[in-house]
Amino acid sequence: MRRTKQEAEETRLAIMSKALELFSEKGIAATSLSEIASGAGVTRGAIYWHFKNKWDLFDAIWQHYCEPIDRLGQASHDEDETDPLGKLAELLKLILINAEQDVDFRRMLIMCMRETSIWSGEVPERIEAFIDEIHQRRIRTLRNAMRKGQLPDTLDAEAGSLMIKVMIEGVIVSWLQRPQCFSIAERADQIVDSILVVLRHGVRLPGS
Amino acid sequence: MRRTKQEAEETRLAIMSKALELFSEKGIAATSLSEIASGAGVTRGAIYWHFKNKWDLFDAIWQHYCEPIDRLGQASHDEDETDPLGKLAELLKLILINAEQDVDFRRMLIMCMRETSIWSGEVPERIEAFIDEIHQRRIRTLRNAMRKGQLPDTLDAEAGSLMIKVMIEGVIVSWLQRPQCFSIAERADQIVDSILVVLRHGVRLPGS
DNA sequence: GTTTACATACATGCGCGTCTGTATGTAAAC
DNA sequence: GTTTACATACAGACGCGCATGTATGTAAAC
Repeated sequence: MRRTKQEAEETRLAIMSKALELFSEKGIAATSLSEIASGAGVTRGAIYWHFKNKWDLFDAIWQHYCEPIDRLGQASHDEDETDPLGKLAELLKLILINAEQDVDFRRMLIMCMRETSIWSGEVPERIEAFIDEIHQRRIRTLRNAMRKGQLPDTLDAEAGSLMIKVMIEGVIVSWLQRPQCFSIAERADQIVDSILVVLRHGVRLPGS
Repeated sequence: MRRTKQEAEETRLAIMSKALELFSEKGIAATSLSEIASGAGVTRGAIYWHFKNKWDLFDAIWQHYCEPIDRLGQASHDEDETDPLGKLAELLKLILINAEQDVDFRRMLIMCMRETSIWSGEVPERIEAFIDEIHQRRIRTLRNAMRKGQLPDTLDAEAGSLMIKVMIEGVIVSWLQRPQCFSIAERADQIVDSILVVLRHGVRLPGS
């Protein structure tokens, strides 16, 4: 039966929220629409009313939850930025803090890490494009920082970007395995300082 | 129709070999018996003739392919071993070389890494027990090496064992991503030397 | 009265385990 | 050596549960 427009929108958001939760816990492929529906307190019919199929649901989640994450990364790779390294450090701290304290942010992060793992199958295009865009932004930031003398010329920007990714993800994975043992948010400063130390020593890719 | 005993055994081995190949490529859960069967040139009926179910097939694979791997690790953790660190180094080199050059060994390794990844679901008991057994052996070896003055007392054996695992797996994953860019087997000496350097500096777990 | 926002029913495909049928190996009887 | 009886090693079909997408029913909003 028909609901109010507000109720319908609440249903839509509940579906997306539960889907994101389950996608991050089990992966997109291994999550069934039935469990999303029952978790959101509706039936599969409601999902199909609001979304064309599972991938349309994923797209909607992406649009809804990704924009704040995207916005986080805007400032630091601008070429006019006078303190690119400082901005990058702020960004990395914010990512770490949000990873621990913002549930939706964390779930998006985990879903992306899961879907891009070496052991996963085909990476959804949107996720792949996003990860690549973020990687390019980091490269630009690192190059900007090198031009401004903040980082040594011996730094390979691509290697540096990968190193940042690996270290941030490594910390988040470690925390996911034992969340009661330490707090990322409390140690965000230290963690980011460690990354900066590594960058200042210059990083190169094996074989380059 | 009936085959000779030899042919039947060949069918059984073909099924196991193809299953191991696909388990390592896609994971156990995501591999269907149909694709194993067609890959081995038989039907699912033949699989059910030889094995009770998918997990019986997995058990048979484990028994068939795991014994040589198990044998690899026997020597180095014996308490009477006079050069535990040397033996450990030999073992690690052998693992790296076999990872590149022995297809079955590599597939078993990849299957285990895949099934024990943080993103995977429930770990098969046999794999979990095996990984834990190997971990305990490394701990015993490291403690033995410390008693013999080969490694510093500041080394936390458990952390050292985990570090070894992470570094070996990291190298293998990197190689899997770009096998034409470098050879693990050729660099086995260097890689193992790097691990020994880290161990000699002493390793502790975060928070300990 | 029409449209909407669902719930429910239906159709289809996939994967698994079970069952049946078939051709052939093998050993024993003749 | 030939024939027979039985067992074996499969191929292929069946039934079931699960998941997805589509069609239809229903009550309430508009």
